[in-house]
Amino acid sequence: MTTTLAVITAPRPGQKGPGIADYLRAAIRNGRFAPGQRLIEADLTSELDVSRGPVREAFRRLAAEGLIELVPNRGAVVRRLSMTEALELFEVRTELEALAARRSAGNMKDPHTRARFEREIAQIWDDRPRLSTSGYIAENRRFHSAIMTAAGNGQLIKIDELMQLSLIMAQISSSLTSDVVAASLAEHGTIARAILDSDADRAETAIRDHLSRAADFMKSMPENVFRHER
Amino acid sequence: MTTTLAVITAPRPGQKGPGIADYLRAAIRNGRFAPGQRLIEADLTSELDVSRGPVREAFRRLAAEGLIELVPNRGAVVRRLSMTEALELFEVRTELEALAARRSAGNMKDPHTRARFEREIAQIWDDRPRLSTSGYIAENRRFHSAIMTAAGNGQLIKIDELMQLSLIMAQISSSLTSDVVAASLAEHGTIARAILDSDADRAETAIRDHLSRAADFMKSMPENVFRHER
DNA sequence: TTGACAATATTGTAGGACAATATTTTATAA
DNA sequence: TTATAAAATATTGTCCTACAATATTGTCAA
Repeated sequence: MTTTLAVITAPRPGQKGPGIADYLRAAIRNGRFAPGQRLIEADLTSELDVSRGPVREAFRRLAAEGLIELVPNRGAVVRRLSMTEALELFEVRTELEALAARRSAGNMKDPHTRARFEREIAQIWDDRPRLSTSGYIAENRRFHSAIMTAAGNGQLIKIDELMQLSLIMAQISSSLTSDVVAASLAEHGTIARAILDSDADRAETAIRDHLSRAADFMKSMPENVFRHER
Repeated sequence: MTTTLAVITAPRPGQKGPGIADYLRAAIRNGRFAPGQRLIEADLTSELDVSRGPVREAFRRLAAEGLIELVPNRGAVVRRLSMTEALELFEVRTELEALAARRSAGNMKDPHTRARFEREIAQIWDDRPRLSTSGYIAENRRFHSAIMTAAGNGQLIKIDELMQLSLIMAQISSSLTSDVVAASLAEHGTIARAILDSDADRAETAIRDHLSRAADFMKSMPENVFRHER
């Protein structure tokens, strides 16, 4: 299980900040840096062999994305969502995804958009149970982002990336059971079929149901998964 | 008309980045830095009497907010939206504002929320014509942000701040006519009344109409207001 | 005027330094 | 022993200088 993550090794001149941000993003996503963990500048400068400047820049970037928090004189901490925050994000995300589903369904008459969408979601038709939780998480992200892309609204894509789906998934991943995953995958199928049928109303309803069920699941989770409400 | 903006003068120890970011934000909003203008690190270090570090940090912050763009080896440029980008942002914003209007209407039964909302929008009941375009822009921002606040979803507020309403307004401000402003203010009244009546459906319809009209107005504007589509 | 080249300007990064603040450890008193 | 206070240490926020990489501007010849 040698996760070849340390391969940043592409120090093309100029612009190390984004590379470091990518590295940290991936590390947070795959759990190497857990929610709540503190990120020490000095450790990262030696680990990545860069100076403090680029590291701090990467911090700013990730903080703006909401992936980490910057506490004055305490530096960067991997963000940990409270239940309230997670539910609020879900509420907002529901509207954005509903919009995306509607628009995607409307765009399925364009052959290019349709072909790309079909290609990007192809794997959801695989009926076999998923091997790992992380595999499902990655597939889930790809599915939702395929809908965003098919919607054809560039700003929507950018804003959706700020919705911290990755953080939520990282926090709840340990509680995912195979039946929950299976149910979610089935719902993906329903959504995809509605979009491919160019049925905007059905697509919107399906994705709202999907997110509503996901929110219910989250509410049922043990409290210690989330940050304590202040 | 001495806009006393250069008053940053609160160099409390630690955390200059935010202060500089605030300064630049305000300067962009009020037009001192125009869309497309380049921001030179050296100029700002001498103007604000700080070193390059904090200035660069402020740049990262604003870039993440979408207010400026960072071009490798060319630094920071005040972002200029294309018509497509502006319309896409409007489409997304419409969904977020619709959600906010619904939730706000539902929250009007809570006396505290209601009182605060009434206080924050009080000035829209003033029937006299507005003195200046910038006054209307500020009032418009306050109105929309009051709805966001009353919705009671913290994440929604944060995401709405990334919607670049300020950039759009800065770009179209020169084309605003007094009748357009008057019409917009009348629509604000309709929205506010629906919310205060706790009528979620009416509030949502009213705000969708409002934004739809604003989008139409934008489409009718001269092309040179926007960045050329790539 | 145009193109190639040199000069200049600007950014990206490194590394050292130091004050301000947080955190941890140690010493002291109850 | 436990709790509190003080000292020691760690970490961040900022400044400074320096230099390479890249971009922009200016100059000169064809």
